[in-house]
Amino acid sequence: MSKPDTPVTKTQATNFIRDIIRADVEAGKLAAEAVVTRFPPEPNGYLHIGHAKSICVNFGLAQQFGGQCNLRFDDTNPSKEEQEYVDAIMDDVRWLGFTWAGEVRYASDYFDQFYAWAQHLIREGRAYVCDLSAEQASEYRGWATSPGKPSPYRERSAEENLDLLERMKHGEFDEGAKVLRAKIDMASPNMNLRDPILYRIRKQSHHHTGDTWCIYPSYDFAHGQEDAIEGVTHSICTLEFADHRPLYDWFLEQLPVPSRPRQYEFGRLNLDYTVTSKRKLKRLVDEGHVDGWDDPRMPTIHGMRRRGFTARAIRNFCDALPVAKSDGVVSVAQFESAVRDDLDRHAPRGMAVLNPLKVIVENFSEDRVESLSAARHPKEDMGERILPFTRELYIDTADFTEDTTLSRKKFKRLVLGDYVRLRGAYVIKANRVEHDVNGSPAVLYAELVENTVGEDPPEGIKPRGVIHWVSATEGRQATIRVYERLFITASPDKGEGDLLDHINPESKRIITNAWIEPALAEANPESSFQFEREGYFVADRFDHCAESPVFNMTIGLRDTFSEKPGGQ
RNA sequence: UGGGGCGUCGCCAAGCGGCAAGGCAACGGGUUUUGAUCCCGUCAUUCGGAGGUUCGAAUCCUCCCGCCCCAGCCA
Repeated sequence: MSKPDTPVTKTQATNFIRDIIRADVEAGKLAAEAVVTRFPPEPNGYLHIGHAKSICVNFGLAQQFGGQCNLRFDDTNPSKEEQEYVDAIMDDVRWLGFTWAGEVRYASDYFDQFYAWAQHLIREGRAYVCDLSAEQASEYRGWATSPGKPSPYRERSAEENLDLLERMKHGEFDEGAKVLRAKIDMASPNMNLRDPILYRIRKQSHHHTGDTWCIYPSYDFAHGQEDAIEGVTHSICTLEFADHRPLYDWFLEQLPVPSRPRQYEFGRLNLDYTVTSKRKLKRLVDEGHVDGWDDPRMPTIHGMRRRGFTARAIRNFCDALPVAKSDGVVSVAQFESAVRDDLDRHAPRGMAVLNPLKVIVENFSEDRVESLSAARHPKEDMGERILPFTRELYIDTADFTEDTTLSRKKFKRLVLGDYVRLRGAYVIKANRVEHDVNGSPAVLYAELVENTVGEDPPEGIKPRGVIHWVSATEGRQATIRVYERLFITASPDKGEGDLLDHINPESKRIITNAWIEPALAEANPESSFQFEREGYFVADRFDHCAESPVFNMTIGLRDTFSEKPGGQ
């Protein structure tokens, strides 16, 4: 994997966790190389942009201190988890450019240890098997403002508890019939401490352990211990787990764990116009509102990849965001800015005509093909590509108008009787236009000005502007998928009404009669280009091939013109 | 009306008692064979509110207001 470029941030984003680790190192609590973090996804869906931030924080911190970061699947709930997600998540982390320490870990690899620790708690009088139903337990738990009351099973003997737990493990009881709970404090103002559940019965096959278990540990009874087993020093999670920290610490204090990790919470990343909830994303997929988890409109890492958002752009974006304790909503414009910034520098240029209008250059002979050469990038040294120029060309319909009243400043494109430069080629003049049955321009007849390739036109000829073009005979027809934001509302999650009410009905448009210059057809799948004057596009990683080119629009060029009054 | 977290420019945010960084967006202007990029400039007399301490407060104290999270045998 190539080394990530240095972030573009001028000042390093603040990160209070980094400061804490640095202080720990300086205080001699641990060596910098001993810093261990982990990224602990539950394999119950595909990773999204919010996870990307967490990945960058965890792997980034480990990198900065020369420590290590583990990838660990928090697979404690077989009813929601699948191997498909495990595979996709590993793929995503690798694609983002990170390498986890050693083998992939699974919480389920530690199930034997967790079971032994549960027995330990029972022996210490710190846990008991409870027969209350879920509804009853909820009642007993009390309300936020009123204390709960003890379960009638709270004082069972250690022997009985041990026996019951063993029988739960052997599948003697139905799902929901019994749970193992910690004996903490039913009056705690922190609901998480009102005798939380340690084990519940789930007679389901697990993607990693098969049918070995029919009881599964809860998140709370697993997470801190997983960290301790792996020697994680700084366990970083999102804000909603702050209330769980006392419980996290409680288990680590009660159990003979091999190390003492500390939990720190930061605000998760939210983007406007974007939904980041596995449940909602899954719904979009399951109900067919998008074409799968890797639909380019999805904020999943798989989707962003297919869209052409580069791993480097995603990393730069995440690294530029502060790690703080507030959870705000970042504007997608900021993300898009990071994408354009990266693609502008790294994407070779090419020309593609999305809405073709035929142009016949009357003073260029029919059978002639002039091989022009054009730089692949205006600033970076990426070499040149061959650009064939012929008598018949395509330009974009938007680059020609029959309205002759527009000033040169307002319309820097082609107008009858005036000149325009064809990018990387000649200056041409439009002479006349033929219309189709609807009265729309069908064919434009033009003439080129000799000796204007790489040269200024003679005195007196002032092109209105520069437009892009493709040879009609040497160019290739291509399919281009144009995407816009999936949601029209800034906060589609929020407020009343259904998520679907906020879907943009025009978020996907497929253009099948686009024309691209020949060099673009040869693009490798998943390579990005700037189609000049249009935007950034990526050759689809699955559907593109030289014989049948398919590009996905990543994002348009920044446009400071068309939105303005008087613009078009 | 319990507990936890947070409130500084439209958005994300620095700041930790000495007189409001930066990024995104926006708006002017310059360069340009991409109306892109790049470059230059403008953009909070004010820090949720009200009191108080101090020569001096966004930073300390008090009270108030607002937003988010917690009552899954989800993570």
